[in-house]
Amino acid sequence: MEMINTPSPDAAVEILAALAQSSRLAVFRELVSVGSTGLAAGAIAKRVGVPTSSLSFHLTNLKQAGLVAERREGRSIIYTVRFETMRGLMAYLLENCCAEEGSGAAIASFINEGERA
Amino acid sequence: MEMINTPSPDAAVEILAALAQSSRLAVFRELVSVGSTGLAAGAIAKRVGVPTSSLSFHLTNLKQAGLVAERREGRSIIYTVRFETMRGLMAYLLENCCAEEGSGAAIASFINEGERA
DNA sequence: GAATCATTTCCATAATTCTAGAAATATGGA
DNA sequence: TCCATATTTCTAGAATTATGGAAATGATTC
Repeated sequence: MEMINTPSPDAAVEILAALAQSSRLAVFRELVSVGSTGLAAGAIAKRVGVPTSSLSFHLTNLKQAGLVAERREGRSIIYTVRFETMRGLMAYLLENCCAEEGSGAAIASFINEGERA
Repeated sequence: MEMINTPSPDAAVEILAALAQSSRLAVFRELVSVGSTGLAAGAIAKRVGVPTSSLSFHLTNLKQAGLVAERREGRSIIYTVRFETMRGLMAYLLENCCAEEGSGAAIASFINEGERA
C-alpha cells in the first residue's frame, strides 16, 4: 500500500510554481494524457508548439519539481509523469488549503462539494 | 447541492501562480486556518511577517485569482478564504493532472493512493 | 568517422514579479 | 476639525523567469 509523501511547504511551492505556467501546464497535461508510455521531447514540442530550447527549459523545471521523469530511448529522451508527486501536492492542498485545521474533513467535504451541513 | 466551477486552463494557471509563492501560500494557509472569521490585513502581516505594503501586493494577487474575499469592518479590511475557488482548482487538477483522460478514476485512484491494480 | 537526428546548453534579451519605503486614502473617535 | 489607526497606492530598484537562436553534446546508421 503506497504511502503518500506530502511535500514540505517549500516543495509545495516549487511544485505549484512548476504547474503555474501555461506552457508547462500544457506539457504536463500532455504527459498525463499518455500515461506511462511517455513522450519524446520533440513530440512534446510539436504538440505544445514551443521551440525545443524553450521546451527544454520547461522540462528541466518540471523535472526539478519532481513532476516528470526522463529516460533515454535511442536518440530520444522520453518524459513521463510522476503521479506520486502530483498525489503529494493534492494531499498537501487538501490538508492545508481546503479545510481548517485538523478535521480530516477535507477529503470528505471536497467530495461532497460541500459547506458544512 | 453546490456545483463545482472548474476553472479554464488560464484561470487554473492564475490560481496556481497565486499559491506558488511562499508568502502568499503562508497568507492563504492562515486564512484557511481561521475560516469564515477571516483576518484583518494588519493581523495577517503580523502573522506572516511581511511589511504591509508587500502584503497588500500579495493580497491583491490572491483576490485577483479569486482565492480570497475582502470586507471592510470599521477601519480594518477583513480577508477570508474563498473555498469555492480552491475546490475548483482541486477539481481541475484531479481531472486534468491526476489521471489519463476520461476515466473518472482520478478521485478513486487518489483516495486509494493508487497505481492501477 | 562522417552524416544525421534528437536534445540540451549557452547566451543575450525581454518580460514579469517581488520588495519595501514613502506618500496617499479611508475610517472612527476626541 | 484634528489625530491616530488601518490599509492601499505609488514608485523604483532588485531578482527571477521566460524566450528562442545558435552552438554543443549524444546516439545511431552507414
